[in-house]
Amino acid sequence: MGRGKMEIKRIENPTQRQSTFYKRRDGLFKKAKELSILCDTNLLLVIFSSSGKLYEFHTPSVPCSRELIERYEMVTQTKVWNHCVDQGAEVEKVENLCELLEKELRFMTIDESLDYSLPVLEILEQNLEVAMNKVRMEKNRKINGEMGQLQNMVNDQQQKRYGLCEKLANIEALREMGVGGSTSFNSNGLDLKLGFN
Amino acid sequence: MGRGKMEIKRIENPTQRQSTFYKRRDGLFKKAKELSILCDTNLLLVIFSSSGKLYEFHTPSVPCSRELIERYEMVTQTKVWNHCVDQGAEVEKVENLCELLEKELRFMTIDESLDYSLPVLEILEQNLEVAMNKVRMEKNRKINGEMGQLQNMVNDQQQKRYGLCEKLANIEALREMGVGGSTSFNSNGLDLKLGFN
DNA sequence: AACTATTTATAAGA
DNA sequence: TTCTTATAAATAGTT
Repeated sequence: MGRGKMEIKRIENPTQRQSTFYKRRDGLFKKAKELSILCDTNLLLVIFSSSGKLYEFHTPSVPCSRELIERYEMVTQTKVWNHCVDQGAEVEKVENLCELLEKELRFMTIDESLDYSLPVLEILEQNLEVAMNKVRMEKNRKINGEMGQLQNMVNDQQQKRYGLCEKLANIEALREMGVGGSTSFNSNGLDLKLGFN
Repeated sequence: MGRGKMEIKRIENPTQRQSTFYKRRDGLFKKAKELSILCDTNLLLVIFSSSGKLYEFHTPSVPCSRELIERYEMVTQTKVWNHCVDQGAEVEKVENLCELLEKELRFMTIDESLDYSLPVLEILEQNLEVAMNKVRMEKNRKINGEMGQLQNMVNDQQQKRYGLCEKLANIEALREMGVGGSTSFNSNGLDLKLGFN
């Protein structure tokens, strides 16, 4: 739409790019709002402008993106903004895995409408514990690996700009908390205890 | 755009609403993609359809919405999307159920041949913990129930023949170990602690 | 799912 | 930036 046909590829001229950004951003928000109203649909649209501003639209029942993203960053210690790691492929891998795992997983969760016998529950519990251990071992491996990487980066001159010191400290704290190096069952940093209420 | 001018308010006719939803959803995604390419911009678009499906577009450097949202839900214990079933179609219900189940099950085990990122592992870990809590709660319920029954039987004259005293003692011991009665999250008898190695 | 008459978005120009 | 306007693109109503 416009005076000429437009090829969809990165606009190299910065002035034109900026101008197009404004127009199309506004158009996108308008259409998002219309869709949500016309079709009674919940949606969330977040645009990260290249100048660092965040524009967003979200329907009332969806938490605003800032909330989602801040939570995400806090818990994962991953900066959505600076840190540009492509996890898309990885998530896709996990997705593909899903099919194969489904069978195995059927025996790992509780269906609230069913009644389980004690022996079955004990089996479920043990299965979960094994799975949990695997996950925690993997997490531990990952934390140690990531710490090594960060250590290297700390030696780099860009450390302050990316706030890596803080990130490293956090991860180190996590590790201090007990994600140690043991690999034996049920003792790889996790102390599971049944306590009294 | 179209044969007639359209007032922007909820379309009451479900058929028309659905049709419009498809068309505008596709249009919105197309425009989102175009903006991200033309203006070299990061963005995230998530649409929650009324039938409970989630459609999304995100540029590579933005974490996918599922990750953000699941993390948010996990941490805040708030469901972003409470599946509002508007059409009574039985088939759709079952479909949604399957999808939910799949979603729940997707992140629960480790495939040794894959490499997971820390955020993904955290999600796995938390999912397992939730599942574990369910199992333990159920086990607890069962133990208490069974104990009640046994208690009655102990008052019965057949107690000795069936060795119930011993069985009761065992179950009571299990219960003493801390499978208490609280129903609040993460404190239903389970005390998770990270310890030092 | 397709088709088009129209409306709407927007590229280029001011 | 912001407005105007010629034109491309999206889509409402229809089949």
